[in-house]
Amino acid sequence: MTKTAAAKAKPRFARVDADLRRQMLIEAAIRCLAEGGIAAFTVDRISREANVSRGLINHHFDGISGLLIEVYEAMTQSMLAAGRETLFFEGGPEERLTAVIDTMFRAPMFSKSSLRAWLALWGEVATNPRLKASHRKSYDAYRRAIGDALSEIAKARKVKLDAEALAMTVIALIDGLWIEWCLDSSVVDRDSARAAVYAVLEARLGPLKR
Amino acid sequence: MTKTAAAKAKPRFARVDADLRRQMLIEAAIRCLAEGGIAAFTVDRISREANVSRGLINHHFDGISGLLIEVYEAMTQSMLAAGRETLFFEGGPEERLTAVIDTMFRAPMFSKSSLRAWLALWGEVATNPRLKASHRKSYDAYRRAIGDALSEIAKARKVKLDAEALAMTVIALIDGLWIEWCLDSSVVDRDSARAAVYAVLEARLGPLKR
DNA sequence: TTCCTTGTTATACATTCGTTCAACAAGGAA
DNA sequence: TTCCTTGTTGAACGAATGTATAACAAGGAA
Repeated sequence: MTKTAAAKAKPRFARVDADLRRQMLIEAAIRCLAEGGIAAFTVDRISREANVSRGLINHHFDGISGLLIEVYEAMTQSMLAAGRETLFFEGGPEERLTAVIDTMFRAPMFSKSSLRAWLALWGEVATNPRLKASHRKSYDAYRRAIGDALSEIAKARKVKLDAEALAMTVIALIDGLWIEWCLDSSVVDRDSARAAVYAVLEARLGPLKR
Repeated sequence: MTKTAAAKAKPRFARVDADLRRQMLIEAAIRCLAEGGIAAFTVDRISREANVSRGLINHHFDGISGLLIEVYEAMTQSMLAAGRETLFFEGGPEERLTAVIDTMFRAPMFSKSSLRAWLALWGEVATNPRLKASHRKSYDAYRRAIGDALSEIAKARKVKLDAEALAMTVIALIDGLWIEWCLDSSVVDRDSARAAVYAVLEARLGPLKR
């Protein structure tokens, strides 16, 4: 088997549609983020993780910082998408609310790799204005979805309630429980975290179907 | 004025006691963390921030990663110290509980710079085993302080309560509110965040002195 | 087959990173 | 004053960073 024969038999690389390749690179970047935090978000590691050459990142993205933006937007998209099937769920506000909450305590959201990646990104959001803008927009949608459901439930049950404030509380609680579990799994697990959220809600709204 | 005369008049640097210098470097590192996240945690930036030469960090610490450890421990120490005067506060469990909570919504804890630094560190805790161990220890103390107070209050009021679970909830909620405020101050402020914590507690325990 | 578009590689480059180390000098001790 | 300890500097080093660019080649179009 000569060198040229081998070269003919097996192409040195496979061409991939640009959009697909971008997606592959974004996914590889998220894996790096989950494994090594923001320190692992480098051209070398990401391109190696994606099994492509270093140069390809700059071909498909606006540099490494451009990739970071797109990674953040991809993650918020997939979070909202995970909730979307539940956000526009057929059924009353109670079903919608519990569906959204349960989504946050189930894979793919509730997983070490995903939450580690989020944790790494939050540290950058505080500093990076573009990430901050993206964060604000997606959290508004998130907060509104929960707030609307809470508002409807409270109205139906004739409970006086600041739905926006409680939505903020629920989201903060979920984020905080994610962190506790991510940094020290010995003090929380999936079920107790989920139960904590429902305990807070039921203390205000009364029993919820779940 | 000759060169030597000037040199005699103004020493090129001032010698500082080792412990004090270490503290100065740690504080400079925290300032960098708050300004630029973990990406700004470099020898160059920190030594410039502290107005010393690059070499000094390796003289006083076990490399840049050693400094990171000590920065984390210094921050947890100062958090616990901020609460300590309230942790061993004279008075009943109710006063102790409200004192600890209020500490978390008052400077120096509740400030953009402090919380940005925490956010940057959390992203590293998930990856770094030594940071993780340090985190676990300090949060145990934190959780126990709140849990004990909650337990005493519940007992006095004859309220059935899982104090440990509620302590976890309170801490997660505080962390989550910190994040929301840090990443988007338009949706929360100090007072509404603090109010959210008390609302959760009072829904279980009844009215609290505050 | 012969093109030609464009996804892909590989190298080179200037910076910046963390660490090491010899030399320096501040400031107290004698 | 004269030591001497040790906090401090500054340069040097290799490794790693992100970017730019020329050469390559895969795979469809003609």
